[in-house]
Amino acid sequence: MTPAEAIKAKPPTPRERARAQTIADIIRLGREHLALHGAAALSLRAVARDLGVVSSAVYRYVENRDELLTLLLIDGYNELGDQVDTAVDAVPEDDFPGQFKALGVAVRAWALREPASYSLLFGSPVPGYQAPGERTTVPGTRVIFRLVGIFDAAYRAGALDAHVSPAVVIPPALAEDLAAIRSEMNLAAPDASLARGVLAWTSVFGAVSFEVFGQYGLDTFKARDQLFEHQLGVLQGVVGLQG
Amino acid sequence: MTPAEAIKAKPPTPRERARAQTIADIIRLGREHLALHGAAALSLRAVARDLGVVSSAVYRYVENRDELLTLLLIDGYNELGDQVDTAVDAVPEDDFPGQFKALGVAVRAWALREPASYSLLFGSPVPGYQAPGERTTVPGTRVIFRLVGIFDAAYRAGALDAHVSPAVVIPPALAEDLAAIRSEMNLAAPDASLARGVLAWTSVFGAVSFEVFGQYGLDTFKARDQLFEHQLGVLQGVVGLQG
DNA sequence: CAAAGTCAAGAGCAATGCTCTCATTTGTTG
DNA sequence: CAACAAATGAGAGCATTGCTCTTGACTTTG
Repeated sequence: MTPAEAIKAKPPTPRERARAQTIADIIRLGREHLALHGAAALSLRAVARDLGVVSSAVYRYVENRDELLTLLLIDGYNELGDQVDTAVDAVPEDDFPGQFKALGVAVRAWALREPASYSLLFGSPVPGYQAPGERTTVPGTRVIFRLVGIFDAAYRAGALDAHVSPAVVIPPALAEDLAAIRSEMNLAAPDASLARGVLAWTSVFGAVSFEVFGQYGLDTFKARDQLFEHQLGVLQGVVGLQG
Repeated sequence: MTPAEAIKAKPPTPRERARAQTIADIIRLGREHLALHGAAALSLRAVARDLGVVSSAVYRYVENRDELLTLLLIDGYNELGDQVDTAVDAVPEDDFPGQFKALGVAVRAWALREPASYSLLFGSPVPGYQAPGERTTVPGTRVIFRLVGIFDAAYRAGALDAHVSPAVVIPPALAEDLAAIRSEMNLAAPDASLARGVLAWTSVFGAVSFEVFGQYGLDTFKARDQLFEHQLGVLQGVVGLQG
């Protein structure tokens, strides 16, 4: 089937158009169910009902439940990636601290707007489901690529405080991992900066996850916007941006 | 029923003992299933099978699936709390940085040993399940209570660097939240320290979650122990312990 | 126009959570 | 010690899920 599509000429037949539209509808309905009832409660039968079709019919378009999960996963990664990209692009090219903050704020805003999708992407793995790396790796790494892009651009522009305050030593094994990352991603920043970039990455998502997953009590923090912005501010200092 | 138990004298009748034993067995089997198949796949029927009993029989002991989830939740919180307590208690009373590091290492070690339980406690909420706050709040706050305990003890002992490096301002609304926490938990540390304590808290769990939930690629980081210890070291500096 | 390809419907299987009824076991009490 | 009541387990049953298979109809294409 897939080779047939590849061979076929560019103009999509009406049938192909209809098929693509149906799949898009399934994804849309899947997202609604995801938002309403959560990832593990996502039911192909319910989607079929909403689509006005009998359950077995959706199997013509989606191989099984895991396939739908994968589609939603990719959809979510790309939506988050788009949000982050536009937010960061709106900041002046040389304002690296601003870009960092914009990235963090964008991640949090999207997560709070789409908690179920965020849970699917960054929460506990859905039992019995293993994401197919060959399809999810690229969209799944957009945010971290963008983040290290900001760091590295700042470093190359001399805007990154490379010798960070308490000089914590980096053991050789960790340095090896960092070196591999540096060469694979074509980076210039030194080990200490890279390591702190990783910390910023995990910390941002840790803070967002706490909020989305309800780890803060119900009313321990009322000023959550300010709390998060404050945390971003501290992380800026940790990472060497605007120290 | 419950009032009858309350009236009853202290010595538990053999029936009560048997009942307690059966519930303990159910929790044990539930944990096994949790570890093997994940939270959302936890099935009362499967537990019943393993217990050698028909499915409806377990409803005599556990009200429903959510109740079992609650029991496992409390069980997990307490096990994690115990691990953290013993790890921190093993450090000299005046070695606050050591206590902080011991807490972080204990959390991570338990999470990696019991990934399914960790997911249940700190991952995406199970769809349709709402933890009953009146039963889970106390065990669920043991770690954070211990963490702020370390901070505050360090502060009172003069071992906490209170004027942290980049003086990020704390907006009034956030200061209000922090003041409420300070009075509720009987703390002495100033706003900046408390806020950084919160950051350390979320960052530690963010780092652990990334590892447990497989957000790092499969082989991006081989030296994960060193990475985590390094992150703890940086966080020590951020928080004002051994800066 | 007819063949080939595509699609929806429906039945059906193995699970699940949960409820109900009924019989049996168990502990207490007259 | 016997009778009674409470606790327990078994089994049937209902609605739900994911998924497969067959059948009939429809659309596109040669």
